[in-house]
Amino acid sequence: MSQSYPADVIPPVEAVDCTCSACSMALNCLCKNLDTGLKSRLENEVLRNRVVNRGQSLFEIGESFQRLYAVRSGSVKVYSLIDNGEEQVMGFYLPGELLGLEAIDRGVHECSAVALETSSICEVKFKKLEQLCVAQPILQQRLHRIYAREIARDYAMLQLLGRKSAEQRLANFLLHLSRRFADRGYSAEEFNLSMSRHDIGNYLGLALETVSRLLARFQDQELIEVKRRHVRLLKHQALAVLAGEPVNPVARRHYH
Amino acid sequence: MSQSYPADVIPPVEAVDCTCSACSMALNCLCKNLDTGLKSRLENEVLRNRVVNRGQSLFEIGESFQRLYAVRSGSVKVYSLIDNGEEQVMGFYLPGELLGLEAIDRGVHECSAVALETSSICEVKFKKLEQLCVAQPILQQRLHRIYAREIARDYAMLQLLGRKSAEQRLANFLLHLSRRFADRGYSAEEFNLSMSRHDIGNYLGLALETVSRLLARFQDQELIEVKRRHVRLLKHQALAVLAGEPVNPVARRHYH
DNA sequence: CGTACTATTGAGCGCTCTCAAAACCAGTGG
DNA sequence: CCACTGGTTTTGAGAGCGCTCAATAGTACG
Repeated sequence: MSQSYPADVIPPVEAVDCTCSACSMALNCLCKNLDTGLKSRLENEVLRNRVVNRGQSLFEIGESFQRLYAVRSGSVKVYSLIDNGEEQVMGFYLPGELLGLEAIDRGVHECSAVALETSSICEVKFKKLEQLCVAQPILQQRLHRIYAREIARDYAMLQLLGRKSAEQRLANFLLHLSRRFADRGYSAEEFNLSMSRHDIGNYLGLALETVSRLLARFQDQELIEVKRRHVRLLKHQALAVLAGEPVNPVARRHYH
Repeated sequence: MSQSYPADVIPPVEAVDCTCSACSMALNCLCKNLDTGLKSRLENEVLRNRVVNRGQSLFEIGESFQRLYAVRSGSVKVYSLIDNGEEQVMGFYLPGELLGLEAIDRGVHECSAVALETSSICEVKFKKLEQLCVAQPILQQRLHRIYAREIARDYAMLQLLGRKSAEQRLANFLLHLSRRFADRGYSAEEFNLSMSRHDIGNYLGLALETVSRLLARFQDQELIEVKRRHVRLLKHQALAVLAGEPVNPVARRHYH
């Protein structure tokens, strides 16, 4: 599984300093820039580290909600089961992203989460985190921000599923992945998909064959190069056009 | 606009006591069961009441984020603009529901909100609410719950758009509306749609003609009666089957 | 080299969209 | 009272996107 593809060049998880001080995952990292007292309380009482292999689950549907999970390396698939029993992929999570929020409302996980590759996961005890938040406005603000981001993410996804064609969805998916990799210091042009065509299709509301065909078409149009799970984006702009995004980097929609 | 249809039998807004103490909208109401000191601070410093007419907006895309909005009576449509400039309906809000959460992440409204009929709205100053939360764990918990509900709502919607047929979507929509009306003390069988076919279609990712055709089909099948905006649900169970919900009220999926 | 899994490619069909016209409804003004 | 207008909804016809079914190909692994 671990070939020497670009996005895979991460230090082996055993070698990583697992305290939060060493966590570089910017915005989502709760501990960043906290005073040392608070930081060490967080690290000791709230956080815990864990390595999971491909296919192992972090939590399962129906499990009682205890923790949130932050991906430190690797990637995770979150899915729910719909009425007839089949999977519905709700999202893929990359390093620095937080999952498990869906369980807060009812106190029970509505989704399952499995590692798509060997991954390092930071677990956050939610109850304790909430307790700490009471006395720590800064922490509380960060938690708010995490909620808010998740809501914003969901809104974007609703637009995608509600109104866009298969082509737009896939172009969007690739660009979004690319940006997330770039934000994390990986290449924005070249990366590996840790998820199958089936998972991608499921996530985007498409048949896996449609995903495969569209990737082939994008390649014919010389927008990307794709071989199995390895992808290289050749023309971001053109993809953005396909995705239905505003392209002109100057005339971006401006709020206030 | 204000005909004497079942769901319209609400007291005229002027007559309503506008303090939060009088707000009966259960879960979402931040003030419920607070000690009187805190309650009056909330009511005086944080909350404000307002009546809007059909077509008036509560906030617009690009406006800086100051407040959350709770519907007290009437209904509100929330929509964003997609790249080409057309509307994308993100949701319809009934009494007791809270909107504006989408703006928290960036501090700017990503959506616009307009009243679908004359409505009474409770405005919540977000900054002040956050400040009060710092000292008030109970308030903070409620705010968390509000976030969590929104996320859960979005997840359900993602499933709907990603995986379900037009028929399933519309059946789901009707049942969901019905349940929300019922929760608010209105009839679960008979109600008025305050939104157009166009809005419904937009919201569900369908063409307005498809919505119209399906409503006609449901009526042919004697599942509902529909005349313009007035709807009566005749067979909840059968609709639930169409919606793809687990039907057997005993064998409901059980978590823990 | 065989097995299992994943991905590609092809053919045909059906759901839902688009385009178009007609019907319906509420409001306005003669 | 009726005609006119603008908006919404219904209904019809046809086309196309994306699905399903099915066969083939590629890859990993024992």
